[in-house]
Amino acid sequence: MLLLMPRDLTRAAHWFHALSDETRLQIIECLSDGERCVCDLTNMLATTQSLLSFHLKTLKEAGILTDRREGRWVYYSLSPQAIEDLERFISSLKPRGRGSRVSLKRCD
Amino acid sequence: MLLLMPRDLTRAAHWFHALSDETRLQIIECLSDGERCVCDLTNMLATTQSLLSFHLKTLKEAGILTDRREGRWVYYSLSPQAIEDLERFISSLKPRGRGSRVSLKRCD
DNA sequence: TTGATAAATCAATAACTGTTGATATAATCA
DNA sequence: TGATTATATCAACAGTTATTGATTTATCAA
Repeated sequence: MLLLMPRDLTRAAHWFHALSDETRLQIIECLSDGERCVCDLTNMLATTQSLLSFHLKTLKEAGILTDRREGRWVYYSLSPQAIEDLERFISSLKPRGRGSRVSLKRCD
Repeated sequence: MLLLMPRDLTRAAHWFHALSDETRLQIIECLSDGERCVCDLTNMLATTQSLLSFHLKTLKEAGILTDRREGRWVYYSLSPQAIEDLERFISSLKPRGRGSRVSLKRCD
């Protein structure tokens, strides 16, 4: 079995929930070009300001985005660390050990 | 910007939704050792049979699991293709192009 | 056939999430 | 100061998802 602690799974579940919305994935696509202020994103994506704010908050709370204020503007950007962690987590899910039906290891 | 079509984002959102539940992540962890029948999973995980069945269906419909019946037992296993697709998608989200604030490319 | 076991489905409900429109906060400028 | 712009928050509602317990289907064995 994996060596992940329960909290890792909890964290991963939060990541995936944050990524489970198409608008939020669009936000991430936009941000993969670099940081953007909210007003740019509002123009780019077909949402209202308050809804965008909600989605940004969801992504930020999952640790996928970071923000910084500069005067009147707030800039959001992707957390490279989060994406790396995600990649690593997904890799860890890959099927391993072809002999599972022989060894019959227990999950718990 | 990425070259993903809207449907790809839709598909990805479905994947992530399927992965956004801790019990389902536990199922996947179990299956990363190889295929398992439902009754094994019922013993391994602290859920009821009907709830497990619901979660398995959710993962299967997202294309993450496949199943096959053998007599009275149904064996579930991870779809290696799905995990690869997921990895590739996550990689595509990585921040690129540091000069974003110079080029100011549009998202849409 | 009957009985037992494995798994899926169904109906009802609880819990959660996304969406909307209105309001609040924060920074800037005249 | 007051007006303006950018963003966040709030309350309410709609739609979706998770959970439970009961029922059903499928397979096998006696």
